[in-house]
Amino acid sequence: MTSTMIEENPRGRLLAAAETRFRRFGYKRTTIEDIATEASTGKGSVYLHFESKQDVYMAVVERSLDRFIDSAEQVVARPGTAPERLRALVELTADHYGHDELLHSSLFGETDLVGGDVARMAAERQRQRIRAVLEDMLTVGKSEGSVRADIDPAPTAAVLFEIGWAIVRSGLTATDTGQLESWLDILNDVVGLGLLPRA
Amino acid sequence: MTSTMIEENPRGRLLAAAETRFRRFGYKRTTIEDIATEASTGKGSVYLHFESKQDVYMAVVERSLDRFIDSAEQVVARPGTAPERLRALVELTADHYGHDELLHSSLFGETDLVGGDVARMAAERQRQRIRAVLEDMLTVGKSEGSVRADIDPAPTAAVLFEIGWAIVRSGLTATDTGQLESWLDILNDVVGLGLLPRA
DNA sequence: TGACTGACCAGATTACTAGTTTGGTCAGTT
DNA sequence: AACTGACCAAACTAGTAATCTGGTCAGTCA
Repeated sequence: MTSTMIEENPRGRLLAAAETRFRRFGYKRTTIEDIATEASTGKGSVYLHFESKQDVYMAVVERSLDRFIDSAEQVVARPGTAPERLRALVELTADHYGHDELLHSSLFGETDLVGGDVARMAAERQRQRIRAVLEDMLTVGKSEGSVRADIDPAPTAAVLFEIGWAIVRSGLTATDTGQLESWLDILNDVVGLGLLPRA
Repeated sequence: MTSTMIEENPRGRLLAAAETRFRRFGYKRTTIEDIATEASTGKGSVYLHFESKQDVYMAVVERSLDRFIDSAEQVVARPGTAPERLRALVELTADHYGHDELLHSSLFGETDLVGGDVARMAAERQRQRIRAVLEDMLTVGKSEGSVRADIDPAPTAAVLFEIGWAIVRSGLTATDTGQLESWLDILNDVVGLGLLPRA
């Protein structure tokens, strides 16, 4: 785990400290002094490495996101058709966001933990990076022949992101535990094969 | 327009009055006394026809929703394939919600205008009814042969609702005016034909 | 008699204020 | 030169007094 790994460079120490505080108390209830203390340093030193509190937060999110995108890329690189990969990606996303309160709360905009503006910025960043993974997936799929040649990767990735995100959100908020799985089946089916009967 | 039509029965008068106030000032800033005054009646009379303020609001939403569902059903009844109908429905929804602040704000949960609980209830109702239209569309499509026979209408309608709603939301919040149209093209294409190349 | 009303009330909301906290700076220390 | 923590204005919080409002109901009309 990153939090237990001893960070040598000051910036890394601060980031780790910030991450544990943000995770425990959220953005609003964590002060710069908290972070400094957690990192066993002085408050002013934080500003040697970061512009502002927002900047610290965004850096923490980025790091968390890096880890997620890593696993996402691995999942997407596994063999299978594009819909299967999409499904795996959505599943991973749901799992990850279900467990990672930091990403989750900024993406859901829980204003209690994260202020509106900061949450929006963080969410936008996440959106960008996940979209990039999707676009890559479509491009690779086309070259492999598992995605229709006339699909335009960039905008289709945007649409797939919104679709996938809607499913994740429903899955995470639903009381019914099995919903996510069955909806993923349907998503897989509909997005994979379409609604129309095969000619 | 309904608001200018002279309502004869007291309940109708109250509903019309409530609607104009809710539209102008939102749920929170409209008082029962406002509504009574607007309907040229006494405050207590409101409670002869409605249980509570929430009840009034839900009735207004229901009426507004009735009008929307009417046009939705017409749109869906027009000739075309299931994806085309889905597209038309999503387009209609975006248009309607773009113009109807009442439905819009409760579905978007703008806590400034509508309290959290009430908005959630109203949103749930809307979800139910739109889902019913979608389910019907799929069932009809199956019997017509324009939808794959192995599609299960109920859960598929649920998923399509989430998907469509995600696209509407993006379309309504996006700064780019043309986005909705191009995304609908993609939705039409992907949901209609699927991502996989035809065998 | 029964449809209707508005004075009334408890609980919620607001407006205001005084006191506290906190992001960010910078003169001074190590 | 790297670092620190006292310091400050601006933002936030807690407390409270005053106001408002959903809902009731005893009484008034028609």
